[in-house]
Amino acid sequence: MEILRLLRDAKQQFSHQETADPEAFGVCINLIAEKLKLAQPTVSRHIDILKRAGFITVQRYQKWSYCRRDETALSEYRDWLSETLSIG
Amino acid sequence: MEILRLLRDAKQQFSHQETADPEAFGVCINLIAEKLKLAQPTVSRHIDILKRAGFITVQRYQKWSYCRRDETALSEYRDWLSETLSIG
DNA sequence: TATTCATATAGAAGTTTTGCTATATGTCAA
DNA sequence: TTGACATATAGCAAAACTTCTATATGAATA
Repeated sequence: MEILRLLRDAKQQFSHQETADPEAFGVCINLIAEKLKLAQPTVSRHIDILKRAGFITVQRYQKWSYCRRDETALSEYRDWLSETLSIG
Repeated sequence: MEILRLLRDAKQQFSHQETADPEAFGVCINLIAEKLKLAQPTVSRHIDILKRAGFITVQRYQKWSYCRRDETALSEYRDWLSETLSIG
């Protein structure tokens, strides 16, 4: 949840990322770990879970792994949840 | 999730409840436990969690505790989730 | 009032989750 | 090709979750 929230405001939350535009390319795992004050391997695992769930895409470029939300997948999940619980 | 799904179709899932209309009054914990094939105390705890979360209301009448979804709360949760994650 | 039935609470066991440290792998630059 | 940096994997410990059995409480009836 917190990672998805951070990535929502990537532009403002990670304005100090210099290697690539945080919004267009994504945010690298290091910076996310820093922001969350969690160890890098911990975040690496969470990222992997989010990736396997389809909620983010991870694009490796050079030595960085850029993470970006998959807005379509998130929207579809929201709809699935609504449907499954029949929320009006 | 499964309890909320069961209560969604209370009328059809618990048509054999004779003490009260499952849709209008709610479904008693016993029948939910039976349906889920879980022990009564297990379901009792889940019900308590759902109640504290505000997703269901539990109305005690005589010796039964009738559980009903709170559609407004569920809808609000869906919206909160959408908002929090900024899902378009 | 004693019994029966529905539910709640207590306590314990097994599993899953979440975090860490240590270390391996991948990638680039000197 | 070696060193430095980003990420991944392995292994472990603590905490949380999920379920159970045993038992207590609440409510109605014989």
